[in-house]
Amino acid sequence: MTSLPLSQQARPQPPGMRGGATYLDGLNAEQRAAVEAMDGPVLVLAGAGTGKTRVLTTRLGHILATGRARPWEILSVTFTNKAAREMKTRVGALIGEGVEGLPWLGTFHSIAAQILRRHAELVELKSSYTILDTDDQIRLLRQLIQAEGIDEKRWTPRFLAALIDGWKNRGLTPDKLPEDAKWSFADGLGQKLYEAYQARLQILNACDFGDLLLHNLTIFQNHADVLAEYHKKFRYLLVDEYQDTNVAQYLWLRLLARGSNNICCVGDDDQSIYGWRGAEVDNILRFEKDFPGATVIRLERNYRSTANILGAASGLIAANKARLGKTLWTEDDPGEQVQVRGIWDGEAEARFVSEEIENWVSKGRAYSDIAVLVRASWQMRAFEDRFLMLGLPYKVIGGPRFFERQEIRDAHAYFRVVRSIDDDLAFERIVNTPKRGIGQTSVQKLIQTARAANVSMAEAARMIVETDEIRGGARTGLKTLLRDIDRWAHQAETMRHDELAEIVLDESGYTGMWREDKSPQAAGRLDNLKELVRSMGEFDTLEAYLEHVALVSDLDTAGDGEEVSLMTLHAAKGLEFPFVFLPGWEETVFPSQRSLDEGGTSALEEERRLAYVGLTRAREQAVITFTANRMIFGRWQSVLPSRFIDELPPAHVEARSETGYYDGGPGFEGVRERADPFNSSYSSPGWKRFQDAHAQGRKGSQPTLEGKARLIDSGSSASKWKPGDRVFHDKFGYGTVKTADGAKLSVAFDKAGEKKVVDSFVRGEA
DNA sequence: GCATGCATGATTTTT
DNA sequence: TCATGCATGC
Repeated sequence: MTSLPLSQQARPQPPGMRGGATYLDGLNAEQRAAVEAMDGPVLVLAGAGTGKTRVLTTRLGHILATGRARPWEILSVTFTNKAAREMKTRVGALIGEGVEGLPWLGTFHSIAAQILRRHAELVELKSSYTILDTDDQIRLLRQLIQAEGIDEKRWTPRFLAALIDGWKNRGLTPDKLPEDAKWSFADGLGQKLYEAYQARLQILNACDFGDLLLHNLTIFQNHADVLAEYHKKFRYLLVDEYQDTNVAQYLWLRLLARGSNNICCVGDDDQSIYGWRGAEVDNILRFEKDFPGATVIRLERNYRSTANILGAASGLIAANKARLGKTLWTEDDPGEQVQVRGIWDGEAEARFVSEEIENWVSKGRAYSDIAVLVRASWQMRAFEDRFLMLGLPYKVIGGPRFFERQEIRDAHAYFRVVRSIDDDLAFERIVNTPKRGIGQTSVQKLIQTARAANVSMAEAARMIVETDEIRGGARTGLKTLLRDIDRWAHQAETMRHDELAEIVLDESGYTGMWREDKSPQAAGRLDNLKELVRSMGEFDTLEAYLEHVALVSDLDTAGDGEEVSLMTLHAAKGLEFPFVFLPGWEETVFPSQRSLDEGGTSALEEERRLAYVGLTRAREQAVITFTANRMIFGRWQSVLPSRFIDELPPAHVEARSETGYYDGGPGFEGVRERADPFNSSYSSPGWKRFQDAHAQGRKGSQPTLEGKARLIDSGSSASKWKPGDRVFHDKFGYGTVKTADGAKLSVAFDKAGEKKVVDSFVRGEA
């Protein structure tokens, strides 16, 4: 660790600042060092809740206030629009004036898009290029795969999209693909398809998200003069969430930083949770090598959570090997221990959480103080069901996004076609929506004709409607559509874009289609379309609007109202709540099956970081729950408590069973052997205690010892039950045993149907 | 060309 | 469970 240069020497005060830099007051020594380390590369390792955003914004303000750079000479990049917005607001408050003058504060993608617009011709694009969404991307790839005669089911467009995305994230243009990468799709056709895809994008004057950065790289690498221009321009670089950068973003930063060498990256390796999206934790781990002479500053004083929460989180993350290592500390009260609860199943878990919520609220706390953080969105359902039933106010954060909804994309496609009739992807999307009698075969014909004549689909359609190649309804439908588009395009020259939007949606029959739709979602879709037209009015031009929606996904703001927040752990990064529920801490759920199957230790460590992120969201109290049974993909499964529960340091944890029996013990200690509960002796202390308590707590005469013994003995294939036995199960009721394999029973329940259950959860009928 | 019914497979998502 | 995509039959 490098020393902390606590520069205390007097510096020239900028004009207009009264009585010194008051904005530095209240920063601790490390924070202040991070703000004042001005020259050369700086890495700020900011643990959860250590005032990262404050440091970032103060530093920005400091650079401006000391006159080291003017607003347009600072490049500040974030990952989310939300983070960019927050920085703008906070810097504005700090320097006491509007921040309109910070043109280079934004997300990686929006800044890369700006740069690309200025130099598009250097990568054979026009500056009016469009940004494709994933939907367009996949449809384009599907066409290319079909053209190659590849089996679409074996090699899906989605898979290819993910591959190409991954290559782009690593800064790989088609010509730079390594040998093995070429073979990762359709027996060596990967590279060819990637090339074909890029060629198509160029013809369409479009690029995808990955291209925004990749094209920037190409421009910088091939045009030293352009890069030099940006070197001259950017005197300071600020990077937020550096642990989430991918290789392309890292290369981009490195190229830009070569000018001033004043790059300051802020991040936390322990909060790197986007590896599956191409983020390289390695970037932050390697910072000192990449930027020689770097100052590294650790922010370890936490201002958010109680000592118990911090202790639990720190103990957990200590199990990771690939980390720089920080020790968070606080002067706060120890507070309550982290609660760990074992619960029967997912429904009971939702019930428990809702009861606890009502409990806190009845003690005068607000719903908005509370968050429920899940690993995967399917887990939200149980909570939503429960909350709806109770009328408990809640809000899902992050869910399905406004701009990704079908009706919004369809509407956008109409606007794009009106703006430019040669936008094939948009044209294909709306050509038969609503239904105009133009089916698959007609669309295929259009594509083929277009390809053969080397014209756009709309152009091909114009040719074809004059011939007999398309008959009847399809022909008139197509004719009408072409005529309509021409008319709208004409109107666009004189009309406000939001006004025209309404006309287009109406005259095309698109709104009519949803009005006649009887499905329960139709009304909501119409509302969304209305909202869409309204939000378009906030932009001066259609172009400005489309650029905005391509790069911004969150129309809704995080809930400030009187509601419980429900979201995934990923969506929770950067947020904090007094009370946090962390349900579903079970093997195969969290850590997820996928991470267990595929990614090896690095994927597991990422899951652990996710757990760490979850815990460190809590200010006062964290409650972790796990169940014994969970419905996954519509099937009941017995599940084991997550290994992360065993990794929590006992001193900071209070563990209790569902039925309220205190186990009184020091929590769930010890390293557990990985085991299958059905086929081997499984002996997690935590699991056993849960079992014991559960057996005791249950009504009926099931002896505790027996339940315990059977669990431990379940390696033998002997079972208490045999086919034909009648049993009772707390959840499923009465049933008849079909098969018995060790502790694993298959039971045909009278009401619930055939289920697989562990024998310790059933008892005799009598 | 389109509606319907069945098989299939999935989980995190900053832009 | 649920959304998607296929084959089938009109």
